[in-house]
Amino acid sequence: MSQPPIRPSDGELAILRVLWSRGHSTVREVHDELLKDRDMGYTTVLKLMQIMVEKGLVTRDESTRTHVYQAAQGEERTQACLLNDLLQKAFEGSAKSLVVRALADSKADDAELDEIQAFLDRLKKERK
Amino acid sequence: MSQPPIRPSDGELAILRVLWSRGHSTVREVHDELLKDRDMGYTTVLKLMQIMVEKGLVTRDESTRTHVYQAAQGEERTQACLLNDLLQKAFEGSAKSLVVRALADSKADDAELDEIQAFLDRLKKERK
DNA sequence: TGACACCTACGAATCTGTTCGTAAACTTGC
DNA sequence: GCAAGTTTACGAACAGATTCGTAGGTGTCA
Repeated sequence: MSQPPIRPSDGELAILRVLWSRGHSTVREVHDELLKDRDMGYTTVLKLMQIMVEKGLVTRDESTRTHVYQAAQGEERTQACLLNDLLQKAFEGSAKSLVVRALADSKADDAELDEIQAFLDRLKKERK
Repeated sequence: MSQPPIRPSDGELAILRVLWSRGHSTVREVHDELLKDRDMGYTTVLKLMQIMVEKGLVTRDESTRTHVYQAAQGEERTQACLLNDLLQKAFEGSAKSLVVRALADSKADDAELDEIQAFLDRLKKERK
């Protein structure tokens, strides 16, 4: 009985990225990580993470004095959610045009293009 | 000297979609179109479009009493902007993983997959 | 024990996006 | 010319996201 995935805001996404890459983390650890990119107060991050608990975006272990947070949804699920949102709102639901646009503007190198090609082949084979 | 493209909000994007598909339009025309999807007041749309003029998202011809609006940026440019934003914020800048995720979750049919494949081929040929 | 550092909770301010009511200006048809 | 309808402008309310200050509790260590 999982809720429909929630679309995180930009700030929430920044925190999720840290949690995905680090795994369980304290507010301080997340804050230190975010500081590398932009300046923001410790309590700002704390507040955001508290809100994210309420929303169900992260879970929190309160068994120790310093709470430990974890992302509630996997990265892929969240990516899929955001991607689908953009797909509906800006590409009329056409995955093809989204992909073509992404490829056209991308700096993907030849190796990456090959990987995409291989993935496409696999996908088509499965469909058979 | 074009400004860096502006990322439209969801409401603004809905209006832009109408302008892209209809071309020059009045507030009433946009409003009528949006009504097909969801209920919203006429002045709500008007206000949004006025704000969009200030932001430079649309241009306005005031030579007639009933102003005529037009999208300031092409659809593709806006799509690219939104896509790039998502790419940075949720895919660590990896176009490959974005594309793979989009394909994996998509309902693209075989014909569309073929088109994507063809596009990939063309892209690789150009790179040579 | 007392000073200091760290942690959480909470409230408030701010900003942006969205919504709509109201008023004033203009157009049209009678 | 006047009433009815249309359009624009503007202000206000509201919601969500973001930011941070402050207060109070807890741990540390000299």
